[in-house]
Amino acid sequence: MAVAERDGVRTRARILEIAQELFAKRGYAGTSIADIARELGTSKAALYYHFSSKEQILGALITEPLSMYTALAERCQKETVPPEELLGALIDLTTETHAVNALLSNDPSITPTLLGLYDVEGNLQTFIRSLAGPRAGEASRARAWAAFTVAKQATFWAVQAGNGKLSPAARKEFLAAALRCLKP
Amino acid sequence: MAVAERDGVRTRARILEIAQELFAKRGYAGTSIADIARELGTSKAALYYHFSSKEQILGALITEPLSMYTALAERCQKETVPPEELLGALIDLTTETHAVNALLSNDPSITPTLLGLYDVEGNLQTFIRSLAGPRAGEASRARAWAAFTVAKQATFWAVQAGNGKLSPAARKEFLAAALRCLKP
DNA sequence: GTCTATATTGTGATAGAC
DNA sequence: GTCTATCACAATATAGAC
Repeated sequence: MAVAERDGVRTRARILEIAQELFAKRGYAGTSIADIARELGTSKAALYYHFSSKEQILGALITEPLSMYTALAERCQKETVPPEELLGALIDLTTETHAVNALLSNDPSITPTLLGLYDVEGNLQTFIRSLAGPRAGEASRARAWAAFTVAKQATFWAVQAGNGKLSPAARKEFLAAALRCLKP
Repeated sequence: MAVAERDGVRTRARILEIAQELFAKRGYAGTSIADIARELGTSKAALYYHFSSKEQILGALITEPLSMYTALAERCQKETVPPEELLGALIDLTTETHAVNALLSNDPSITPTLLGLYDVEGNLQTFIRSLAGPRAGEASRARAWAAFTVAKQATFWAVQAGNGKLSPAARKEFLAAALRCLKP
């Protein structure tokens, strides 16, 4: 591999790092190409050599994490996943994908077009259905929501507070709390 | 009250309505003054007669809801609020302030300057401390996080799905689930 | 209170030299 | 791979007429 090519790969990776950080801090619409270039220490034009648009940078960031959620949802549709296993998997996925969740979660300026590709809403419904059962009533669905929320949002906040890490003790408490949510 | 003045008040209120909706849908940075003016059916300049900046519109929207959270946090600092009451109050506050929460919650493009005025982070810590007790260990704090998350985020999503309303049945389930989160 | 017109700055993106 | 220079346009905000 030529030196130039290797440097190109490294630059591309740095751009993604910087974009991740800035999108999370100031939002997608709130971050400009100029901001990223400044942090990178190059010109805007240099950036466009590596990515052909701002949206493509975002796309490269979210593809893998969102696919992981989709894979889990597909498993839930094929087979019955025990709640403890599903909630544990959600906690771990949230921990692993935390950096991208931080820029994704609820940033309304992120184009629905991009998010639509991954059917985030559909996956969510699949998880709720799997936790509550297919013919669940309102109360049972509410409990499933509560459990899902603990696995997803409590974990997210804890990882945020813990500089990207979730302590085993906290993981255990969250899983137990989420399971208690499910019980009538 | 003169007709013009009354109309002015109504126009101001309409601007706030429209801004709330658009900020929630596309984000603060993702919504332009032109977008709001178009929806309002007037020019951009007319809008600037009622508000002197875009940030002032946002400020007018969030002042009251955020002050309500601060008031609750202050009560928690002055006296011991039983968990059931605090969690119930958080569920109700989340329901009441849902419209503003929808545009606020996690939109990173909203200036930290504005949010800093209300010490959102400090209030959050106060709620956790009140739920977990002042000298709580890590496990106990994790359970408090879980309970808070159910009261706040599960309620938020449910209200979102229920077109702005939270059914009494769901409220009961969320409160019970949040309380179960707290128990070791 | 609302308008048209405009100043000014910022934005995503491209051209072409090196 | 990176640069300078530039385009076309959208943004916030203002001036001044009606």
